[in-house]
Amino acid sequence: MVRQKIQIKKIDNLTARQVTFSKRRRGLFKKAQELSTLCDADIGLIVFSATGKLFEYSSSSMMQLIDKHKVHSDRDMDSPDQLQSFNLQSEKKNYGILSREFAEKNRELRQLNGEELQGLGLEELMKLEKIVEGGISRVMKIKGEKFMREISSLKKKQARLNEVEGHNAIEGGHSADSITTNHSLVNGHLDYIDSVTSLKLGLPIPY
Amino acid sequence: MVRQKIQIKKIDNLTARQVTFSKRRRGLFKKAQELSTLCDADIGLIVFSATGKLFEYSSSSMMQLIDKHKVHSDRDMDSPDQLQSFNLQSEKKNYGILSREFAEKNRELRQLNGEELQGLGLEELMKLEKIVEGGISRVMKIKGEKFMREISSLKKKQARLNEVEGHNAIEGGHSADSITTNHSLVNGHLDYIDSVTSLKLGLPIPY
DNA sequence: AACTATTTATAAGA
DNA sequence: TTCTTATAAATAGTT
Repeated sequence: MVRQKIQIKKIDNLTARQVTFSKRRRGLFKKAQELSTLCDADIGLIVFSATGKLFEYSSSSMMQLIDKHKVHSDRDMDSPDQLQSFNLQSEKKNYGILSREFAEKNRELRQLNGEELQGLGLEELMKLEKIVEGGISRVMKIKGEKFMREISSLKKKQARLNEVEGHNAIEGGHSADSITTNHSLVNGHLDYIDSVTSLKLGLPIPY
Repeated sequence: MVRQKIQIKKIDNLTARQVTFSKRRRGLFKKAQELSTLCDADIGLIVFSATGKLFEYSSSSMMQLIDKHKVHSDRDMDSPDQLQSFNLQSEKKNYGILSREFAEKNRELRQLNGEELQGLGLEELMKLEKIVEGGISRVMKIKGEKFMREISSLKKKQARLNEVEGHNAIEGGHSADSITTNHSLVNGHLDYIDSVTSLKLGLPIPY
C-alpha cells in the first residue's frame, strides 16, 4: 500500500509483523469507532495478537453486544437453563476448548521436536523439515549476531587497553613498534575467531 | 473524507448515512481480514446497523473467539458462590493452570520456530539450537526411513515382475542372459537412488 | 453503481 | 517506539 504495495499474506519477518500489527490495529480500531459514530452502528471488535494478547473495542458494552449477537445467531438452542447452569456449561465449554488447543499446541511442539512423526506422510514430513530448518536458521542467525556483538565489544575493550598501554609505553620509554605488533596479534586472533564463527554459524554477512 | 473532509459525528441525512454505512462497513471488514492474514491475528468483528441488522466477520469461529474473550475478561470475578462454589473454584483453578501452561507452550513453540529469541542469552540459544538440531535430525531420520520403505516395496514389486517375466521368457523361449541383464539394470537404478537418497537425507545406515 | 478529487492509511526507513 | 515520507487505499460528494 505504500513505499511498495504488499501482498496480503502472513508477513514473514517477526519484527515487521509486530510493527504492522501495531499500526494496522490502531487504524482498524479508529475505523470501527468512526463507523459507529457516523452511522449510529453498534460495533464490537475483538483482536487477539499471535502471542495471545487481547485488544478490544466496543461502541457500547462488549458484554451486551455479545449477548445481542448470541440472540441473533441462536435461532435454535432453547434449553430452560435452570439457575446458573448456563454459566457452568459455558465455563466447562471454555475449559474444553482451551484443553483441546493445549493438546494441539503440545502435539505441534512435540512434532517440531521430532517426536510423534510415525503417522505423517512424506509430504507432511518435508513440510515439517522446512519449518524446522527455518527455525534453526533463525536460531543460528540470532546466536551469530550475539557472538558478533560480544566479540565486537571485546575488541573495543582490547583497543582501549592498547591505547592505554600505548600511553604508558611512551611514558615509560617503550618503542611504538612493539605496541603495534601486540595490537596486530590481538586483532589477528579475533579476526580468526570471526571468520570461523561466521562459517560455523552461517552468518548473513561476515562481519 | 474526500471531496471534502467530514466531521466524525452522526450523519444527519438518512440516505447519506446508509450509503456511508455500506461503504465503510465493507472497508472495515476488509481491513479486519487483512490484519488477520498479515499478522496472524485472531479477529472477530460484530456490527449492528442502526436498524438492528447484524453483520459479522471472524477470522476463525466467532463462538470460539467470544469464549476466548470471556476467559481474558474473567481475570478478576471471583464471587464467593455458595453451594457448588467448590466446583466452580476448582474449575477456575484448573482453568487458570491450564491457561498458563498453554501460554508457556505457545511461547516454546514460537521459540522453536525461531521467533522471540532476542531476549535469550547465549547459553539458552545454544541449548535451543541443540534441541532444534535434535528435532531436525529425528524428522530427517523418519523421512529417510519412509523413503527406504517405499523404495524397498518398489524393489519387491519389481522383483516379482522380473520373476513373472522370467517365467514368461523361459516359456516363451527367451534366453536367461537377457533376464539377468534386465534385473541388474533395475537393481542398479534403485541402488543409485538409495545412495543418493541416503546422502541427502543423512540416513543412519545406508540400506 | 461508477467516478474521481482528496483525504487517510500505511510500508519502509531513520 | 515514534517520526517521516512517498505511495497505495479509502472514500465524500457527484453523476
